[in-house]
Amino acid sequence: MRITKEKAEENRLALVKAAGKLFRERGIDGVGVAEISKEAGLTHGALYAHFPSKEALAAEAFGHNADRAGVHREKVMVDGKPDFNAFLDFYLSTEQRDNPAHSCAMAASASEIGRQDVSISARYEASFQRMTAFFERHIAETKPAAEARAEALAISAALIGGVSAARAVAKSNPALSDEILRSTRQVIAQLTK
Amino acid sequence: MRITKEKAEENRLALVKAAGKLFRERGIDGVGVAEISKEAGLTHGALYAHFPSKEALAAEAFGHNADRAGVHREKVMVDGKPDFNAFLDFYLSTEQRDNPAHSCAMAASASEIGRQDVSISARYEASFQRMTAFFERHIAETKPAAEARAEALAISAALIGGVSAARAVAKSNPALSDEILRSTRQVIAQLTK
DNA sequence: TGTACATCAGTGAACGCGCGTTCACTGATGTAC
DNA sequence: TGTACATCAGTGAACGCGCGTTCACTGATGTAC
Repeated sequence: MRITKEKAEENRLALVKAAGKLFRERGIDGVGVAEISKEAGLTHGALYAHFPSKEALAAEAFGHNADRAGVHREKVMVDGKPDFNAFLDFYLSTEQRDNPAHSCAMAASASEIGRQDVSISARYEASFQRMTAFFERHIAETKPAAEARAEALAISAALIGGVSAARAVAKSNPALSDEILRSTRQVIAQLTK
Repeated sequence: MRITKEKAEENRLALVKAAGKLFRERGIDGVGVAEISKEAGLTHGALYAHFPSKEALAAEAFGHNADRAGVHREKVMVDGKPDFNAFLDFYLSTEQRDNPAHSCAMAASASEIGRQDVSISARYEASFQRMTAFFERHIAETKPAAEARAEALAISAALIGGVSAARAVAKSNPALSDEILRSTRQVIAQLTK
């Protein structure tokens, strides 16, 4: 039952999106190709018509994340441009912490990427570079370039660590989890003021 | 072939250590009970004489990490007491980044813990609290308590994020990976000076 | 201290299960005439 | 535009494999007398 090229392309995108969502939610090792295909409304056989392996799909999924990395920043635009402080508030919010499926892939998969193939590492890096560049541009408005660069990198790492740590302790100590988000936000504000 | 109580206790500890090492290296989902048992010099059947499940062993392994969390800080003692700056240098070193098996479990497993049972979350929290308390004591020597607390929490999160992010991009961009470690270290120094 | 036996840490085969991947097949689409 | 056929996205059964867990069994240890 062959289908139109357009529909096939839609299905391919559905697989990439389903993979991204499920990987963020439960990790790359935590989700099987059967479930990804089902989430995309297909069977697992169809997945192999589009991708040679689960790993190739994972690379594509993280690439898709990188491409739409700006989405989060655009969600919090002020006066028609992405706002630095509003973005930090959003990134370190309890909403983002509690919704891994719809959150930033860099925080959701932080500790797993280092064990994956370089093709996945490269997609992660692209996301990271993009977020860091956004911070760097903002900070460079008021500080020397070298300092802006270092702070931007440290803030990117701090956001990833803040969300990861807040999630890690959320089940056993919700108050501490909230405190981690708040303190990280506060210290970044202090640093960049 | 029953063995002495002492030997059985040794074997139990060997299982906990092997599990901790392999989990840090490849993630909880990435290692099987057969390999953990083999690393401990036993068969998988023996594992179930000591633990009811892989999950229970994982909780014990993270608890063991929490118990010896001070080890890293004691490695870098100055004048008979753990040194704040030397510890930061060590934590954000390329050596720690490149040796997950012997590194801090909080960084190695950051993004996976949120998906695990509360029993594992609780052990992670214990490690986190201990590290944060160490920072808090140091900072409280020169700053108000509330500020010391917030900075200590943010630094803990920043270290976890710094190491995780540095590992994530290490394969595709080693120079960026080094820069993340250096910038994180530098910004923390600036913050606490 | 010596003997008889219960205990139980450890072994290794076996369990059902879900994994990633392959493949023969289907049938509407896309194309050549 | 209409017909004939090749293409190929998608289906679903089947593959070997490794997973976590169970269990009958072993035999030296630990204990009761």
